[in-house]
Amino acid sequence: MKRDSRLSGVLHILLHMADAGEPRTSEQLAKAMRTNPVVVRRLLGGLRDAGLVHSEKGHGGGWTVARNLAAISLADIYRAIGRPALIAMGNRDDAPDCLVEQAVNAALEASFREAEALLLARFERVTLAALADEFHARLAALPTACKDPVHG
Amino acid sequence: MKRDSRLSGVLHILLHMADAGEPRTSEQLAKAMRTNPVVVRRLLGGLRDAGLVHSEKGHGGGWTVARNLAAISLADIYRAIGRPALIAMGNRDDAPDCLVEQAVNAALEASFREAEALLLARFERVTLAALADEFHARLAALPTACKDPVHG
DNA sequence: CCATCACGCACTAATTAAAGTTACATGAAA
DNA sequence: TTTCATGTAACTTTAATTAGTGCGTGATGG
Repeated sequence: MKRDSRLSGVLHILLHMADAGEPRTSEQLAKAMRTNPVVVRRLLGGLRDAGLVHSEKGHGGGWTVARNLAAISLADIYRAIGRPALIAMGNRDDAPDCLVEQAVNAALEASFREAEALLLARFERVTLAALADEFHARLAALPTACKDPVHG
Repeated sequence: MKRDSRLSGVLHILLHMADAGEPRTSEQLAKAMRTNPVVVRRLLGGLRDAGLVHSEKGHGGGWTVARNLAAISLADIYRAIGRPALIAMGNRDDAPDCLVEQAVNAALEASFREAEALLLARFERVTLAALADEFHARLAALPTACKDPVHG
């Protein structure tokens, strides 16, 4: 099954925005992501509704991060993009009246819910500031000659 | 994204097989699963290669469980069906040369690997025998009047 | 030894989720 | 008032999975 890359994508966008310091347009962000401006708007729309980013129309407009990076956790972002499934497996929903199926599903569900809780707990504790720090550490580790690693 | 139901499905099949005590054909199992015989064969093919089930052609042929139920763990089955992804999220593989993307991916990967390890550890400890017990407990909890809950 | 049964495999069709595209409305700035 | 940028909706394209069909192979039993 295909894995959802929305969380990864939105984090990528957010760090680029934060790094810029001034409003970035959907088009600029799309170029960095090698995707389409409308896709960027769709991704960020949920974050705007959640108050994590701000968008401005017209000349000089674009997207900005609305809070301090340390005040935004991965869990905030996860919720803002609509809490997509974390676990790749689910139950067959055919034959839910079969007791065998019910026993199987109950056993699997318990494990899956536990793993989800673990992930969410970790997401609560990781902030955008921490990700930005990791990025800057990687940048510092680079030879000085080639420090334009941020595309776009 | 769509959730993979192969593990759930194959467990359903295995418990039906175990419950029957004699060889079940793909067609019988498919009827219980409300699916196609070929789907059943595909699901069980990996388990046969792993030695978990046995298949026999011709008259009186069909599928049987090859080991004691207590000697088959969910992890055995998970591996036999090809270790499908447990986590529904992945990395965008565009722009892997971007340090921002790398930092994001590294942070997410760590969490995902931890959740996967948790799930696998649980799968190691759950046997088919345990699932069968849970099924029989559910059966016993039913009013005596309606004890044909196993379809097919 | 031939009819039947059941699995094995390769190929095709159908479904579906995600992404991209286009078009146009809205509002802000120069 | 022209240009720029977001907001949203509708539509198309694309990619991947899954289901299904047909035929080959081997085993059974009359």
